[in-house]
This record gives sequence, structure tokens and C-alpha cells, in this order.
Amino acid sequence: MNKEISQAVIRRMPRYYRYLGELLESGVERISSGDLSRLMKVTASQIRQDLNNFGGFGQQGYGYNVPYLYDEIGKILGLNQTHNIIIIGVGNLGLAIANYMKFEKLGFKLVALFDINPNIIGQEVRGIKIRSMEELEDFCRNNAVDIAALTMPKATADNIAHHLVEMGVHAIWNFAHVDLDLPDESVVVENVHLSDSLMQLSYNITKNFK
Amino acid sequence: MNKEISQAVIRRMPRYYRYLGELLESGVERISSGDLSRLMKVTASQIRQDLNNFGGFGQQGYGYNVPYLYDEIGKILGLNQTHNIIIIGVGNLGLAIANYMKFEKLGFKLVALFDINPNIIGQEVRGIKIRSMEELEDFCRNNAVDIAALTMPKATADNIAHHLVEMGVHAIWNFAHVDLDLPDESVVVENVHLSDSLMQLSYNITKNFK
DNA sequence: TAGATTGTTAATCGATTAACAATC
DNA sequence: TAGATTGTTAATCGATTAACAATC
Repeated sequence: MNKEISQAVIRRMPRYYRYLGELLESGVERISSGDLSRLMKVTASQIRQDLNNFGGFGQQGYGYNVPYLYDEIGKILGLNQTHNIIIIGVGNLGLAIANYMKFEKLGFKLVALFDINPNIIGQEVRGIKIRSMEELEDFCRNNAVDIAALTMPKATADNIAHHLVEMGVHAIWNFAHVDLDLPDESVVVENVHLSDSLMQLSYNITKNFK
Repeated sequence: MNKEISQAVIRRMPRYYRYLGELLESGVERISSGDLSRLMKVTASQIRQDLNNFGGFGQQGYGYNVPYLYDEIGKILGLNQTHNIIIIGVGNLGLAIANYMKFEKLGFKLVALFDINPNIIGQEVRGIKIRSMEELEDFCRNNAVDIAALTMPKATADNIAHHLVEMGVHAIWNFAHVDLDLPDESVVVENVHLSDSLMQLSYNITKNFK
């Protein structure tokens, strides 16, 4: 394996991908780091440094070919592979994720939904049945589950996460307001802590009026 | 105004608040930076540095008083003030936010919902009526709106954000997959780009299996 | 008082920016 | 070829960690 790439760089890659996607849609054929830097409001230096962590995608005197670079960043992010995703907790947030079409364009495929509420078990969301938690283990063992999105309350999140790891799930998209403390270091956890985000917003509001 | 505090520090404050809240619930009276560092898996140095950006909340030889520190961080984050919040776009994501009770405990109060869909306008969510977009301007001018949460598709997000700023809204919680480019520098924007988060997750999965 | 632990300064580490030779 | 722009090295900047005197 090559040298480790810092999370600071990784966090910026999806943003590059987003901007290149927009340029692509606008039919832009090529772009220089200078032009892209003005568009994205980052330094051209940073763009070139970031991209060169993964390879030389540009050409001196020309810049970067937009369709090519878009594609390459997609591969770096693993979007050329399909990721099977299950959602545990079919409340409003779980539904929001389930119904979010855009994910499919990025190679994520919803394969199952789970909940504890007997009133909704058996119902379908976009053609996918809501299953009971009892079915979780069997499902994980018999299907390739790449990512589990956790949208249940925080009280049960850590426990379920541990089970999932035992069943071989190696990536968790965690919306519960708790930090998962998993035994296996190789499990990938991506947190979306909405209340943390809102508190940050609150801080910045408060700061501006002091 | 005092010296600017880096966003790196701000990002960590809600996490401290969360852990202290849990300690508080468990009835823990005091904690040292060393113990907290083991719990949170950060260095004790960082904890002390972070807190001392805002003041000396501890006591030598004793550590930090949990209820007091919890309270102080709450104040730093502006959680002692009420923030009126409106949601624009009442799809699944808008509903998820609207129904998310925890926010109320943090001092955020949902005051209005807006959507363009005539089929849902007039319906109520937790006792709050869904209004048409035509009512947005009047509502903003006649009510104190602190935060607007944008959950509509990205195509209209930037436009609506501009209108909101004109109407005096100075903080935006942006869930649309686009970077808002607002004229007024003092407007606070907090982005929640779920697809960026998912791509980051995808990268880290891919990396582990290379 | 002695021990513990903070607040804070200094040292280190890593990330960002600047500069420029390489090269298309 | 001349001009443009990359890839990459070096310089700078900022954030994290270590160390320790202050002090409860």
C-alpha cells in the first residue's frame, strides 16, 4: 500500500467531484487549477497538491481534462463499485435516506430496511420490504452488505453496531448521536451528527453578535 | 472581540458537550482532563488547550466540575438562547428534522415549514402548518427567524438562500448538495452534504481493500 | 503540607501555500 | 518555438502535543 493520505485531503475529494460533475454537465472540456481555484475558492496549489496524492491527472500547458478527471476522482472514491446498503431504523431520517435517489447514481444500492416497529414491518419503501430486527442476522449472513446506515435512537446504536460487525459488516454510516466504540479497528465508521452540526451553527451565530 | 477561535476547535466543542452531558446523567461530579482524554480518545493536552480558548474552567489539583463545565460549554455554543428555525422543503428530510425532538432540548424552536407542493400545504407537522412559498417573505419579515434549514433540491437552493438573506435571515443550515455563494459575508452557513459524507465512507472502504 | 492537575509556554508535527523547474 | 500550466520541492503557517511551573 502507498503512503497514507490524510483525511483532510479525503474530505475535499467529494467536493472536487461535485464541481467537476457540474462542469461536465455544462459541457466544459478542460480546466486549469487556476480557474478551478477561483470557482471553488481554494488555492490552486491545494488543488494540485491534493490531486497529486493520487497521480498526475493533468498536463502541463493544458490543465485538466474535465471528463477524465471526473472519472478518475470517481474511481478514487470507489464510485465505480456498487455498494449494498441497509438501513436500520425506518423513521423519518431512515426514509429520507431510503428515498434519496441521488445515492443510486453514486453506486449505492439499497438492499434492505429494518425496524422494530411492528406497525411498519412488512410495508414497502421503493419496492423494498421493511423487515423485523429478527431477520437482520440471517440477512447479513446471506447477502453482501457493504454499509449499514444507523438511524435508530442512540441507546441501541452501539449494541447493534457491535452485532453488525460480528456479522461481517465493515462499514457503518452512523446517524445516531453517539460515538461507536467498535473492537475491530478496520471497521469504517462515518458519523453524521446532526446535533453537533446545529451546535456549530449556533456557535457561529452567537459569535457574530458578540 | 477576542482573538478568533479556529474552526478546528469549534468542531470539537459539541463533542465535549455530548460527553459531559452523558457524565452529568451518570451523576459524575468531577473529571480530570486525563480521564476525559481516555474516555474521548483525544489527548489531555488538546482538551485543556481547547477549553482555555474560552476561559479557565478547571481547578488545579481537582479537575473540572462536570455540571459547571457542561453549562459553560452550553453557553459558549449559544444553547442558552432560543433559536427560531424554519424548514424549507418538507420532504422526508425536512420531516426528519421537524420531528427531531432533541433539537428542542438544545434551544432550537421550529416556527414554520414551507413547501411548494400544493398537496401538503395546509397540513400540520407537530402542530405547525405547512405554508406555501408565497408566504415565506411575509413570514420572515414579521417573525424573528434565526435559522433556515434548506432541504429542497439543489436547483432552487441558491436562489432561495439569496432571498432569505435579503429578508434578514442570517444563518442557513444547508442540506442541498450545492455550495451557497452568498453576497453577505456575515451570513453563517453550515453545510450538511450527505452525499459527500457517503463518498468519504466509500473511499475509506475502498482503501481498506486495496 | 504533599499530591494532583490545571493553565500556559515551548517544541513538534502536519497541512497549506509559494515558488519554480519540467514539460506539454 | 513561446506560452501556459502542471508536478513537486521548499517555505510558511497553524494546529497538536509535550513539558512544567503555578496553584488548588
